[in-house]
Amino acid sequence: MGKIRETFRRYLSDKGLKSTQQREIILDEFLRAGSHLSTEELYLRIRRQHPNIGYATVYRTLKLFSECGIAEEHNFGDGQTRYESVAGEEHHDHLICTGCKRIIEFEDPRIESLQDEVARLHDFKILDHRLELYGLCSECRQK
Amino acid sequence: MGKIRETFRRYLSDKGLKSTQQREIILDEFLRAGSHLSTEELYLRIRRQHPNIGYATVYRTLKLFSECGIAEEHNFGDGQTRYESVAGEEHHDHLICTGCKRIIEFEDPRIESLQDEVARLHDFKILDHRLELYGLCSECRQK
DNA sequence: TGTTTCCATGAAAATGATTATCAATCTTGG
DNA sequence: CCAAGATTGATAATCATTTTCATGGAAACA
Repeated sequence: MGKIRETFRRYLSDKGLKSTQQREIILDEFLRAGSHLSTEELYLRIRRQHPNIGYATVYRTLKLFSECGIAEEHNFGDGQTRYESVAGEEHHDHLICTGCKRIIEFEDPRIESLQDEVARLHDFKILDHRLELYGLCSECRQK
Repeated sequence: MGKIRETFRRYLSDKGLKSTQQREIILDEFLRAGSHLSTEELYLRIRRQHPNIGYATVYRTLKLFSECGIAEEHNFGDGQTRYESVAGEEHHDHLICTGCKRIIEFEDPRIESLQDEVARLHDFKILDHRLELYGLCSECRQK
């Protein structure tokens, strides 16, 4: 956790960017809030205790987290960008229930290495990937 | 190809929707135009010969193709929805070059079945999935 | 063929997510 | 402490998408 803050601070410093109170507050809340958070959700949480922090600032700061590599952006088709922290986690993929919108994370090294193989076959160097499985969880299937 | 048109016609009829000239024209151009086409790209193509067809109509009709199952929607992160026809093709996945924006299609049954296994493990029934590998093609890597 | 119903159209307006603008503030380095 | 310039917050602008609405037209029926 401290490592994330340190990474962010170093990124700012290296890029000649500033470490502001607002950025610290947004990072704190982002790390506390859990995964797959939309910009608006985070903004609403922050506003409770820090009504002076503006929506645009939250927006910009989340994008900065993403550029810095401490967060990943996801678009699961609902028109909202969601962010999650990379804290303590390896890359993972997502199962999304189209019924209840629940998001389940998974990882399968076998899939990862097959992806690498596909890329090699096409002489591609992979920088990023997304694997999202959309379907119905057991509960939604019973309804 | 004629199967696609028939599928679309039957869908319209089953749903009590109308088969209009505009829809036929849009379908023709869509099928002719090739893959991974954005709404605007298709609209510009259609406008050349049919300047009376409006942008909103192209929009709506592409969405209708997607609902009907004769086209698939993709979002590769550039803010534009792209459509491709399902004509004659099995489901496939995408390699996207972040340099030149080239899109390469691939399919790997081994990955598909690992996905099924992951879903089963979480008691999910998959309805749809997306696998997108982002990276650099050999040409962009030389620049 | 004519009539009726109601879906679809086209253009423009509206919507919502995202980005840009700008005066004021603040952080950081010297 | 001061200067430089990044950042802020509120608002305006932008963009993809959707909605609105008067009019047109497809399809079903007689």
